[in-house]
Amino acid sequence: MTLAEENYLKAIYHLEQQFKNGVSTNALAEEMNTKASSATDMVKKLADKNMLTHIPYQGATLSEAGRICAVKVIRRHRLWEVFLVEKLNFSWDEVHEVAEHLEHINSDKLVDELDAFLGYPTYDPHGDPIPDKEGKFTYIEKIVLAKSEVGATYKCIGVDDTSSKFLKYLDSNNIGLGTIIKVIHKEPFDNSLKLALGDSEIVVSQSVAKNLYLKKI
Amino acid sequence: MTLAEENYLKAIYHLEQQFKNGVSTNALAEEMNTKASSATDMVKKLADKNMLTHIPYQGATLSEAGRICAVKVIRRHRLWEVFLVEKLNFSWDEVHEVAEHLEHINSDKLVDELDAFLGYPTYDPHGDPIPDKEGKFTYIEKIVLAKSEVGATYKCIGVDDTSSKFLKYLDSNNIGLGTIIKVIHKEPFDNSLKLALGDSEIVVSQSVAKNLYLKKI
DNA sequence: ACATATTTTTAGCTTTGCCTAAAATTTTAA
DNA sequence: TTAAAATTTTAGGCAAAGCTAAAAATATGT
Ligand SMILES: [Mn+2]
Ligand SMILES: [Mn+2]
Ligand SMILES: [Mn+2]
Ligand SMILES: [Mn+2]
Repeated sequence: MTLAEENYLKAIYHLEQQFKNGVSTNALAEEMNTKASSATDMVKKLADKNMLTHIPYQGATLSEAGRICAVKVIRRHRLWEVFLVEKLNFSWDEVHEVAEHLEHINSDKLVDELDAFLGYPTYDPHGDPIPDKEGKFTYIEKIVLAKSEVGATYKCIGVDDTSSKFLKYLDSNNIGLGTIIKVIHKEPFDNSLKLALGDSEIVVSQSVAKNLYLKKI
Repeated sequence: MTLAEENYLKAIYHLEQQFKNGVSTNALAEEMNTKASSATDMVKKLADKNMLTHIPYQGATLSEAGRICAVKVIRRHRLWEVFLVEKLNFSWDEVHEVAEHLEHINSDKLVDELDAFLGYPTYDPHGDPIPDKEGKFTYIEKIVLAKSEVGATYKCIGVDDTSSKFLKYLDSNNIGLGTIIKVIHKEPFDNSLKLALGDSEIVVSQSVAKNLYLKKI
């Protein structure tokens, strides 16, 4: 698999969670920051290689081989993200870009030794699960903050948006993985939320609330 | 710099040690495992980018910018080789191939944090010096085994050939960096050498002797 | 139902980095 | 000094991965 092919497979894999009956050309092009015609070209190539099935005008669906390849790339990406944070003093908003490159280095020994060196981590710095050598994820139930209950207490376990902008916003509000959050009030007007973090209170907008994952405690 | 450009710059840098007055197209093509016409194409492109000067039919010479770029790639390569050996249980004959990929990930933070994480190593697993952040090498005098004196004692400090085949040969004869070697006899017929390693004696051919670097002790 | 809008594909071009074959230049050696 | 040999460059192509513009197919709204 070339670098471009791996990136497309990963994108299709992620989009399949959202578009269950085939990933559309436009959605794929947008995810890849390319044009629809480029997405069509690549989808055809990946179909030729039996990494996915493509019904023209209908969308693409990963084959088992395609899924395996995508999961391998995701495993590498997330392991490197852990490495960068745990060993090289990167913050969670700095790792993604570098991991986008590291994820394409395809050496089983490298990845498996890295996994062992890191102590077989199961989650990356953004709370995303890391598939094991066999491609198995440890799935955990997560609730999005926007759908939380007023009065309940939660632990922050993940983010949806992993952009540097959003992560820095969270940093500046002292929200990170493991942070305990109590929902104080939900404002019906704009769906903003008042949260208690330890002894301080903050207000977050709906767009923040839609990107933060929690576990009830 | 693209991946291909970086690899050419590195190759030219290495060849310049040997061909002081300009690297020839043929030598470059051979080093890069491409054809002379491809080397010409790339040399022209790198000349356009002011990474080197090229006199047609005469050869290529790195500019200061080209040298800096090449040294950066070499720094990354050698730091990753140290990482693989020290942290991920790679042996010295396994690291080169993976490092060929890792060396192209261009992030100052990544490289400098890796350097710090490894404790600012000055030599890679093959005894080659690692340039620092400013591109400075710590140069050490080395003697090739083929030119050693009979009766003298040396420490092994490097290898010229870093192929897996040669390194595995050294492993199987218990020769590694730091090994103490006494030269017992030089056979005039084929220039083979009898060496004392601790309490055992071995005979090595001239081609081995030309690829092992020593320091007199 | 049908015209319009949207999505997807096709056609044709570009750039990068490689190739082969032919032409140009330099080197070597008679 | 020249002819042959070796080296280097040029010319012309190819495949990957992108693009724009046009054509084809599908979806939508009245
Ligand atoms: Mn990431
Ligand atoms: Mn992540
Ligand atoms: Mn190496
Ligand atoms: Mn090395």
